[in-house]
Order: sequence, then C-alpha cells, then structure tokens
Amino acid sequence: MIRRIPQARERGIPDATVARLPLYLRALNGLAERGTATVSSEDLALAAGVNSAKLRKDLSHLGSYGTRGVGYDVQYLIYQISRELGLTQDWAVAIVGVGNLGRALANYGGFVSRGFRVAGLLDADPAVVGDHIAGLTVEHSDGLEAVIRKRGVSIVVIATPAAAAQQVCDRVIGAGVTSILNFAPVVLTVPDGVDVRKVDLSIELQILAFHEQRKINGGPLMAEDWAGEAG
Amino acid sequence: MIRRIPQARERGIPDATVARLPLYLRALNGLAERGTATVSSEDLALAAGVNSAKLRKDLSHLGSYGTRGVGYDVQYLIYQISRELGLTQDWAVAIVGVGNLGRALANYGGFVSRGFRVAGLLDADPAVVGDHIAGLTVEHSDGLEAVIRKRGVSIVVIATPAAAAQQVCDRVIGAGVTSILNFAPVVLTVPDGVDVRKVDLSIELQILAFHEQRKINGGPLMAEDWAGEAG
DNA sequence: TCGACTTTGTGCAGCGCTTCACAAAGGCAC
DNA sequence: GTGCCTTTGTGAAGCGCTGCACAAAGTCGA
Repeated sequence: MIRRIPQARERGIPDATVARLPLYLRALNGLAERGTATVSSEDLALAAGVNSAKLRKDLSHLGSYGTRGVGYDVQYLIYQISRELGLTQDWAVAIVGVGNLGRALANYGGFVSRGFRVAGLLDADPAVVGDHIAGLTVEHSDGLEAVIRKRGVSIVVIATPAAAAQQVCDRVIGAGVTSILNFAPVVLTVPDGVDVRKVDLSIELQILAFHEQRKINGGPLMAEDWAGEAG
Repeated sequence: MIRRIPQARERGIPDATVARLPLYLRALNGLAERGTATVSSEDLALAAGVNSAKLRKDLSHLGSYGTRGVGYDVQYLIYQISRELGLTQDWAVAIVGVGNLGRALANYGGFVSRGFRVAGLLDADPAVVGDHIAGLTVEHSDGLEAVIRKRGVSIVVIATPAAAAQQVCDRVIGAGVTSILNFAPVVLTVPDGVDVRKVDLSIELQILAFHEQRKINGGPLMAEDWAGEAG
C-alpha cells in the first residue's frame, strides 16, 4: 500500500511538539527581556531544558525560521510560535468554581501575559457571589450560559468540587464551548470534538512518591502484609 | 549482542504506566465507595478513561492480581497499587510559597487522603508569616532546612514566584530533599538523583488554545503580517 | 571572491508505548 | 467431573517520538 508523503507545511504538528512550544516561548521571552537578539538551538535548548536536536526538529515542524550559521531571531521566533499556538488572538476564559484554586487561577499572572483574558468568575455558592477577585465580580453560576455567549468565552476552566464538575461540563458544552481545562478530580465524559485537558495536583505528588520510595528502599516493601481474602 | 530478557517482576515499571496508576486508584476508590467488590478490566478502564488492553498491560507490570473469568478484587487492587506507589507510608510534604496557589494546595483535600501530610508552610514575606492556614502556622523560610530535617520532609512543593524558585530548590536539595514538585514557571537546574516534576497552568491553556484555533479556522492565520527584519 | 567555520534542517535507526488478538486460566451450571 | 463461558495476561505488530550524525546553507574574515 502506498502511504501519503507528509507535506512539510501540512497542518500536522506532533502532540509532543505542541506540548513543548509553550516552553520554548517562555525561554524566548526570558532571552528577549535580557535584550538577546539571536539565539542558537543549543542555547535555547539549554534554557528550555531539552536537547538541541529535539528543539530543531520541533521548530522545523513550524517552518524554516532559522538562519544557518547564525541561529534564530528571538523576536521573530516568539512571533511565529505565538501565532502557531494561537496566542496572537485574544482568548476569553471563564473560571467556574471560585474556591482556593479558582482564586489562585484568577490571580495567576501567567494567563493575561499570554493572550488569555479572564472574562468571568462563577460559583454556585451565594456566600461567594459578589466577591471581588482580580478586578472581577463573582457571578452566580446560574448565568453560566449567558456569560459564555455574551462575552465570547471559548475556553472554560473547571475548578469546582468533583461532584459538580460533570454537570458544569455538560452545561458549558451545551453553550458551545469545545475547550475545557479540568482541575476537578474526575474523568469528564464529553462528545467528540470537545478537548479536555486535565491537571491533577495529587497525581503529580503520587508519581513523586513512587520514585522517592524506590530511592529509599529499592521498591515497595516486599512483605505481603495484606489481610484480605486474596493472597 | 545478547539483550537481557526482562524479568516479569523486575523493578522496571514504564513511566507511562506509573503516570496512570493514580488514575486507576481514584477510579477504584470510587467503586469501593459504591460498594463494588470486583471489577473487570473493561469496566475499570471505562471509569478511568483509558482502554482495557492498556489497563491490563499496566496492571500486569505490578503482578498477576486478577482472576480470569471474574476480574479484579477492588480492595485488593487498591492495596496493591497504593503499595506500589508508596502510598501505604506517610509522606511529609513542605509547601514553600504561601501565595494564592500555596494556600490552595495547603487546603487541597486530595493530599491528605492519599498518604501525604502537609508538615510545613513557609514563606519569605513577614506579612504572611504567622497566618493560620489549614491548621498550620506559616513559618519564615529562613527555617527551611530546619523544618525539613526535624520533620522528616521528603517532598517539597515550590509555589514561590519564579525569581525565588531556583534558590529555594538549591536550599531544599542541600537539606537532603530529592523530590520536588515545581509550580514556578522556570526550568529548575538540579543534580543527578533529584526528581523534579513541573506543573504549569498556563502551558495547559496554551495547548488548548492551539487546538481551539485549529477548530475555528484550520490553523494559524496564514497572513504573514510580520513587520520585523526577517520575512 | 573565496574558503573556513558555524549552525540549521533532516534522513534514519532505535526505542518505548499502544493496540490487537488470542491462548491460557479460572468459575459456574448441571 | 465435564464442558462452556468469561476474562485475564501477553506475544507480536504498529506507530510515534527521540537522538544521532551529517549534508546543506548561510556568515564572516581576508
């Protein structure tokens, strides 16, 4: 069978590459702040914490933006990566669930500086509605659909308790949202065409614990001190 | 050249598998709460959001804990995964940086319920020192090394501003810590033998923006409206 | 203008993870 | 006991990502 030869500029950037582009972007912004005009793949890779071959291959998926013998123009590369990620446009984000995490997210500087604008804070708890956080007033989540439609929200952050997450998810999808960032510790069920990314703070700690345990005693305790039925 | 044949119980669990074990654990806990005694790989996979072949292969790396024709004993599997992840022991965690995010983490229920105990909250800002959060008193970060040593802290969460992160990192490593969870938006430099895991809230949003852009107009705007020198 | 030097962009081999498909293994009905 | 049915555990193929190594391409000094 004949397989199609992938075109160079065909819109098919590997997921692994997309996941690293924000890393490069941050490293480049750091360089730009220090007034660096051009940077080699070697130096940029060092700043981003990857190896240089990988960096070059990643960037080659976007196009041929470097100059052999010189490196990459910092400003130009910032622009190209931003454009590829869609950060040259303005994204309206709504945060649902204004607990500790929701507040932290609303105040997080990393959003506004990258093309994201918090366009709404919503919560179901009347005791929280009306609070002023990061320049916004918390609204009741009854108005979720209205907020999404009126303010052109295209990305929703779910920071509610686990029990409420699926319902919120269904409602925002009903209102037309197709990109969701989920902090609640549940697996969300969504129709095709909707992207969900999940961040789970405790999972990361558990992975660390796994490796830490191995450092200490070479693996789980071997004693089968299990008192249940199987054994 | 002759390659070693990997032993079944050899301590070499793929990283991809380790990253999914916490997912299975959560799904299992959900089933246990509902009183389910046994579960098939098909049903558990559904609850965890993966496919069943992957689940079975993952579990097979831990051992042979299922019963053919029946499935897995929920309680027994919870115990085995917990043991493998090292959650049957008690981990003392210190959180450095008590801003919005640090507070959210200190109050996050997902920690305590999984073998993690917040043993210290530290911050460099005198205005924050002395605050009571989640039953603890915030201490000054001058005492970082002392807290780590005295309370047996083995995992440190860095939730400081980017500028302070590397310095905190160096200090905790100096105090003997080899597992770090980093929320600051910088690439930490650490010696061999130290594990760093990174969580970056804005990166996830940027990845979502990338996919959202593609849904809207099939990719980045093609107009090369760049006004810089290269072009 | 030319040659030496630097750095990019990429073909290719290797590796690890995913997925399929099925034989082996255990339970259950009779 | 025996045979059928369900479900696990796993060999093997497929796929995508990584990293090496180098030719191509561009700069810079003389």
